[in-house]
Amino acid sequence: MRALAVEDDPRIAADLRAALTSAGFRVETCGDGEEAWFRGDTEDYDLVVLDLGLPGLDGLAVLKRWRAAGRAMPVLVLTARGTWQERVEGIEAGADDYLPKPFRMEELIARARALVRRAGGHAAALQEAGALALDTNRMGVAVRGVPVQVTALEYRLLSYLMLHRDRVVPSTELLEHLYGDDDAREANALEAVIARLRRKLGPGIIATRRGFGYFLEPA
Amino acid sequence: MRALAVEDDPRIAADLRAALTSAGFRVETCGDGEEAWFRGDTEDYDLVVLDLGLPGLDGLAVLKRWRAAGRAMPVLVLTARGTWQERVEGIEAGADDYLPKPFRMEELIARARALVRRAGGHAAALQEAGALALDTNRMGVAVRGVPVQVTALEYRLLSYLMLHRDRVVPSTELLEHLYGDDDAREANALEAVIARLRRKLGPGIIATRRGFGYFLEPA
DNA sequence: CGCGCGCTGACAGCAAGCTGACAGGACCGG
DNA sequence: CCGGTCCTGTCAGCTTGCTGTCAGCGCGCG
Repeated sequence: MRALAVEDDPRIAADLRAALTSAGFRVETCGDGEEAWFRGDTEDYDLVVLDLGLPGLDGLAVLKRWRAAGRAMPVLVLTARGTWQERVEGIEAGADDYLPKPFRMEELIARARALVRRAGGHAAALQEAGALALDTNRMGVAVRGVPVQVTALEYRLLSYLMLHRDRVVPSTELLEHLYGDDDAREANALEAVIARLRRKLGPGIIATRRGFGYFLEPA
Repeated sequence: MRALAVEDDPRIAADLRAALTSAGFRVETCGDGEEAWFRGDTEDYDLVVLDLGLPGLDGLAVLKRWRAAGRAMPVLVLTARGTWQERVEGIEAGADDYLPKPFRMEELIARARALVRRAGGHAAALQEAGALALDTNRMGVAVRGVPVQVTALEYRLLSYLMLHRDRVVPSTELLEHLYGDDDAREANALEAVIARLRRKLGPGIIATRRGFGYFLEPA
């Protein structure tokens, strides 16, 4: 599964890359309209995530050119503010789905999967690390095959740790991801969530590196 | 697999061609009612996608003439603003399925596939998930074999959940599908529909995942 | 040993979702 | 036209259970 993420904001681009990668895609990113058009026209992707606000060539123009040239890969369009006109424009230009910012990565992944499935492919829905497994379609969690019920916040935390399972995630980064820096919470809120999760999941899943942060116990 | 797309708006026609092509159809397009009638009557198609707003002969008239002449290929009807009345007219004229504009290509493809499969006799017109069954021919609903009467809106909701029965569908996505964001509704409207449906269907059919969305209870 | 970071259980506030009531509007039959 | 019926969005109140805060404790580390 090959995906192209077209997004000029480097932070969002990094998030897209990470999320799509964890969903099983081989991801390429690009921040410029001209380059996006060229690559979409010359390469075969199973999915394109396309931001409309682009330097160089506008996203809609890129999409129209692809469709005019007969390129039919599934395209998921992102746009800053989901006005009605933009949406209609997007659909008429040939978008297969459409997501207004700001959005949750979980929703983007869900829709991306649906698109790819419709197009005929099958992407693995399970992400695993050690004894833990996340089902990104059902937003479900299982430990050693046994399903565990977790809340939305808990799921987002696990999903972020899963995304970065190869490193220790600093607590500040987790706080920022869960709440955003505008909405400041006490550091203890995070610890409370971790504690509740550990009680549900049992030992040997979430590990602490004192003074740094948390990570998922590898196999 | 041969498909005929009857659509006078050249942009949408191009999109239809692209989407259907990518779904594996050999596509022919035509933008005029008279010509559509002639081709549908003299050629053999596995699928026809028919827009109702046409120059020349009206789409509904074309469909009626085909059926009167005994042509039985699957026909998927598109129409600009999906009032319930139009839908009934379309079905009485012999349409096999019906899609209001604007729509997602993803959904059109899914429905087109379902139609073709059905015509081939391989898949039943019945879609099932757990105790729930949808009869896509009669727009009927049954729980554990017992028929239940639902309204048009309720049926669309169920049918969308059925289409995506393998994942949790975010509330935002459901709202979009039911209303489109040109016509903004309170989030509570969705909850009201869900509540009414649950009362009709009984427990154990529609499940909530708090903070994410809804899904059909699997078997 | 003492400090400080992290953990935990209790608890209260609050937000998401549910429900019943109501009203506007579409449709239908007279 | 007019009255009845059905559909459906809105509103208000309610329930549920999620989640941030707090206080106190354990434990590793210096």
